[in-house]
Amino acid sequence: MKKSDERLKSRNIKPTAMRELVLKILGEQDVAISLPELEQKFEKAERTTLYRTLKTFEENKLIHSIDDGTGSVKYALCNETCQCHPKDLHVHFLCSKCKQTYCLNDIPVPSVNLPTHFTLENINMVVKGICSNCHK
Amino acid sequence: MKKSDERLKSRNIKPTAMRELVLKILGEQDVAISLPELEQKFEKAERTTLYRTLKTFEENKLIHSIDDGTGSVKYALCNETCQCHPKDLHVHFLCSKCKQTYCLNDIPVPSVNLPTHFTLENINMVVKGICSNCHK
DNA sequence: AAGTTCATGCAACTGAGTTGCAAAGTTATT
DNA sequence: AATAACTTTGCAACTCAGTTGCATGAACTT
Repeated sequence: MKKSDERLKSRNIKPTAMRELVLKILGEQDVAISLPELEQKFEKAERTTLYRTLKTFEENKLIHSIDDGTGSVKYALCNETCQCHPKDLHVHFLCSKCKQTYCLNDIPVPSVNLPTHFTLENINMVVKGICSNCHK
Repeated sequence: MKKSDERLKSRNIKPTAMRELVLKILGEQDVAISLPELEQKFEKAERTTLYRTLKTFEENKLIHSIDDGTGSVKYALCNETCQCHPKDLHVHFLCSKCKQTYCLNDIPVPSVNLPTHFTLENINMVVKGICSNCHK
């Protein structure tokens, strides 16, 4: 059995050709990718299928989404043990020059003390600036 | 001269009737408001004008925008001294029940140590959960 | 008063995301 | 192996936020 198959099955996702392909592409990215960008990686793109594939992946915590404020939500692979709990979350970085969105996997989202009777489910933290690549 | 006039002028925004009205509405909100929501506060709404008004306000740091991931960007008044620098920023809270977006003005966005050669311009931090109102 | 600049209103468009439905594929049942 | 039940895929159509061009109108300049 393929490794990608196992990865899908471990998240309770039925491994279809499409899904394996999308997983493969996601694995090749070093930055987060949007649905429109993913679409462009296919010759004959089927927006809906890709859309639903991403939804399925996200629901099953194989990937996480980042709203970086660019108008299209980005997606990136979770690590194998990720449960998408607040403690699993990392900071994302959007370069205002190259518009790439990086997962800063080594930088956990800092905890915040919410006002009384506010409870925490999730945190989306996007830092905007210039990435190391664009400083060269 | 009206107080709202002064507030606009202090930000180098020419005070028109429209702008004063929008400023007034923004001042009445205790949560951040989106363009579509703002539109609904008018009988005869002119989307474009409101859109450009918000743009102008934001460019001149009278208001700040929050992308809370709901699909429509929210806006809220800055305080008088705000320069929208990273140190001026506060955390925002999106209630997943009532969908209201709160400015947690008392909670500054925590600082993060970026990787080498990454520089900071801005931070968007949105905490999602249940607000005190929805816990009642 | 004429000219310039800026704000407003209208129409039209873009692009991301989403849904319904039918066809194709997969899995389970007998 | 044949049927039924379910899931995934593909297509078309649509929604909705955001945006732009252009013409009109208001305010300000000289």
